[in-house]
Amino acid sequence: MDGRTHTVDVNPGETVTVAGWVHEVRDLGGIAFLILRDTTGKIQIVFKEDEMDADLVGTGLGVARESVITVTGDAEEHSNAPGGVEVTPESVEVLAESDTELPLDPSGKVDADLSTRLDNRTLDLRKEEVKAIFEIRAEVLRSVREAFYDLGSTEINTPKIVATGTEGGTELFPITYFGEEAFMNQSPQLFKQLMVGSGLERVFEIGPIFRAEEHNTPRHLNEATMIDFESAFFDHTEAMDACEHVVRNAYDGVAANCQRELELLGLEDAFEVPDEAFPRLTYQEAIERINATGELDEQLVWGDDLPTEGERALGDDVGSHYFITDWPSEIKPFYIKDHDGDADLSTGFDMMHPVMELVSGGQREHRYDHLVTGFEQQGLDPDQFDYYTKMFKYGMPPHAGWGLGVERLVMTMLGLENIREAVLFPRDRQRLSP
RNA sequence: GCCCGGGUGGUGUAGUGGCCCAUCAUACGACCCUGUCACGGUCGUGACGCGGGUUCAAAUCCCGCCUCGGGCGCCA
Repeated sequence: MDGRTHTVDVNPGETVTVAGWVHEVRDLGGIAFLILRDTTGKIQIVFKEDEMDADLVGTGLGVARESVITVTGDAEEHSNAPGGVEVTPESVEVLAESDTELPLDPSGKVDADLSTRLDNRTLDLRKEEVKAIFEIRAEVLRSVREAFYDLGSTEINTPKIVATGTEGGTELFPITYFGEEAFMNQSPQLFKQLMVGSGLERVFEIGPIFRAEEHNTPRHLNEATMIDFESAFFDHTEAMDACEHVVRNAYDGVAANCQRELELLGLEDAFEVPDEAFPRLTYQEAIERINATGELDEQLVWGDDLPTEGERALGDDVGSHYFITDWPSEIKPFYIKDHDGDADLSTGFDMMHPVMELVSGGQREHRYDHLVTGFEQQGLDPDQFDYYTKMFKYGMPPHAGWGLGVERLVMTMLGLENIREAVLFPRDRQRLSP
């Protein structure tokens, strides 16, 4: 739109054209105020019955909330105007009228349930604190990419329609691919590994994953966005270093570039960039510390998965991001390498936020024979994964990597109560639309 | 997959057998109001998820269905 001025850029003394949504109309009788909102903020338009054209006043005050209008007029300083500046209109044009009854209230006077908000996400995102979450999410992704470039990695994109899953099992969405059985990919795991053996060596991908688990919790999605990293000639400790770098960079980026958004969310004081290195606890230490908290009815023993309650108890105890390393091989996937000389101890690691798991990674099994044996031990048919395993016969370097859930990163960073708040259009057990 | 708890005007809620032709806020409509900033004031419109049952009487109790949310398992 030619000559449009954003509300944030309106200066007294100028003739401006502003465009946006009718946030509110306050009609005091002889004088009335229309608050116009755009992506940068709000500005007051003042209407005076005695001094202005009746049609102009009629148009300005007759328009329903959330209609889209454009206003041209003189911007003037006024001590009583919000922000100190207001526009006296010469013309008002209604570009798009809104129905008067709104499915939710973008001015935020009345709360709406998350489900109502998600059904009307466009209106929901007119609220600046909701918009702030997605501005921050975008900054997280920008900073994460920057961190990956620092690490000398190359961004890749791998297929989301696949013939086989990553680990087999039942958690895949089946689809029909020209009459053949296919699936939505649950992880770029196998593809990114194939790329560390290519000339690229160090890669990352930010993309969707699909999981058909019928869980119903505030921390699971059936379509999520994963940040995946994989590097040749890295062991699991170097992969953890990279993970720490990326996560800290995301926090740094938000701290540096999203102060306004953090204020809108009331987090300007609570938001903290993790400053220390993330503690690295072994699995053994983790279960001992959980047991020592006394929060669990039954003591954990070697080989147990960490129950949600245990994770939370440990998170409270540690109080910051931390790694859990050296998991029992039996509860980590087949493509994670065991420690040399101890087949029961894996190089797999998880990176935890005090309230939940954010990252899962490890050094990978790069030896062809061990890999094929691993498939068989998981009850999978190695022949089905031939496209993957055969590349391990032609010089697959030792390598390590991890995957980080974007929504969980944003959720924990901002203290959101429900992961769906960190996705524009979440896909969950009961939501397929919009 | 197992388990638990909800569904009341557009939105968010109060109401646990008769006090309810249902409360409050906001929105919406009408009127009043010349500096509001969640403007204020007066009046008004508007709802018990669906189906069946119990009872003299059901928003309220029971059953089924639909739907939403949560806990566990598992995971990012």
